[in-house]
Amino acid sequence: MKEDSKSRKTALYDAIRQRVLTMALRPGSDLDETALSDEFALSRTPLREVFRQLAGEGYVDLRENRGARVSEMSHTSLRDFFLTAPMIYGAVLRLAAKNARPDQIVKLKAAQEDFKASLRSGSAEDRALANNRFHEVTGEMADNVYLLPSFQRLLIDHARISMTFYRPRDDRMARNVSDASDQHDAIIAAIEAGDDIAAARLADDHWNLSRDQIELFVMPAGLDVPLGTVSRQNSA
Amino acid sequence: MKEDSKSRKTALYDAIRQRVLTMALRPGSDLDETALSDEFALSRTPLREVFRQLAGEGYVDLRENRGARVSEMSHTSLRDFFLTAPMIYGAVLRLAAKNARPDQIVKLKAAQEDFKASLRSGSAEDRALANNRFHEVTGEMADNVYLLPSFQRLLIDHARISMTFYRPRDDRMARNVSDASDQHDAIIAAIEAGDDIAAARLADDHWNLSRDQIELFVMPAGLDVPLGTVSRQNSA
DNA sequence: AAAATACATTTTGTGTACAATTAATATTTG
DNA sequence: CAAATATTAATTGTACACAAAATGTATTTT
Repeated sequence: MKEDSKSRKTALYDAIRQRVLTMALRPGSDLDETALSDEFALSRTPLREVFRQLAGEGYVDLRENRGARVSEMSHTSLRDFFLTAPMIYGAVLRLAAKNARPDQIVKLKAAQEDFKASLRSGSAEDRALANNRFHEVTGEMADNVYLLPSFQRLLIDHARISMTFYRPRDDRMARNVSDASDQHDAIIAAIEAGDDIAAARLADDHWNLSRDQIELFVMPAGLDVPLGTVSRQNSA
Repeated sequence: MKEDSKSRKTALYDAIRQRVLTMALRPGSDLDETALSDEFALSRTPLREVFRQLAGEGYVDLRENRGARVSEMSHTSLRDFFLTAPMIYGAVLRLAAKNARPDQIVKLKAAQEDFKASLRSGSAEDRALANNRFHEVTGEMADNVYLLPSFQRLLIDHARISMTFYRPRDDRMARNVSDASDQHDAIIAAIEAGDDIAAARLADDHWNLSRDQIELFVMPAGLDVPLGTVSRQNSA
């Protein structure tokens, strides 16, 4: 029953990945080699290999002689995010609609069921991870080696952004979240129908929702605004 | 004067990178850990870390218990390439035109001078590397963390594709190559003028040239066709 | 007491030994 | 002789020990 080193290594990889996505590890925080090698019963050699891989995939940053930290989310990259995401995700869904195999559609539906379950009972963390998984499957469907690297980097910050701007007992968020679920359903339908035009349009919708959702918090306007900070109204 | 391990490590990284780009290391070929650790006077520990990083960046593929090989260039990925490249590169040049700093423009011009020099006297390898460098600088200018991962993966195969389809004593290629140089000049001008529309259009032109150039060899029609393989003519 | 220096501690990087896995070769068996 | 199995060699993965570098603390100096 004792786990072999291979599974401990993938466990480490998955754990760091999850912790970054859910912000359990905050952007910019240090990764302690000795602490992690204790936790996962691995020596530092395989541990550091995993660090390098995670660095290549954009989860962490490696600094010469100064260890690894969780990759930053600067303010400029939030702008870049909403500039880049619609383009990449549009291309991904277009290709997904064209290329999706039946077994992948099954997988996507399963991911969506998990997402719905996380909406009902799960934590914000579960929801972010389930949503991440859903999009990841669409990436697999697109099956384009040149598109996926950027797409996966986008998904990292998508998860972290939604964790950042999520506030549990907020009605607006609850509505947005169920909208997202509806959009997932629509995406599945478009992919299943092979309708790449519709899929591309849904990608745009999905990011518009995401952006609006965040703008509600970045520039709040309404009853729960702290004081006289009624700077900007949501245009339209 | 003896090199420290840090520089040997970056030397290893640069060398593998170059060899992959120039096809000195063919796609699919194995990387011998012991041979490379001899060549660069590094133990296998830092060597394998470099492998992981290169894997994350798309230069090599890592297989469990079966070492590293140079990443493949399948036939389907050639299709994917010409599907994805115009979109990504268009976005990159658009952003580059908007964001380029003066010092970066100096760098880009220097890269272009190197490219021209490689056209006159250099080998196909030098030309591919110089061209790669030129585009890499445009990527730096774009300065978008979400776009660059895909862009850099495209550049890898761009270099390898041009190495694949280059034939030294071929007039058509010579013409295309000087066209490419002219396009570089036009790209520099557009970026310097901050003209993002023009830059985006030039990106399209650049890939169209690239595609045409390759189609000449993939579906050749003319005197140097081996035998009765006159399958498809270049449709205008 | 502040700045500068020296020292100790912690953290990061590399080399080497050994374990585990895979590939290659020889041997057996039908 | 071909297929299957056993044996050997080569390669890959991990652990540990030590070297190098960075960080933190104490000491000296002014």
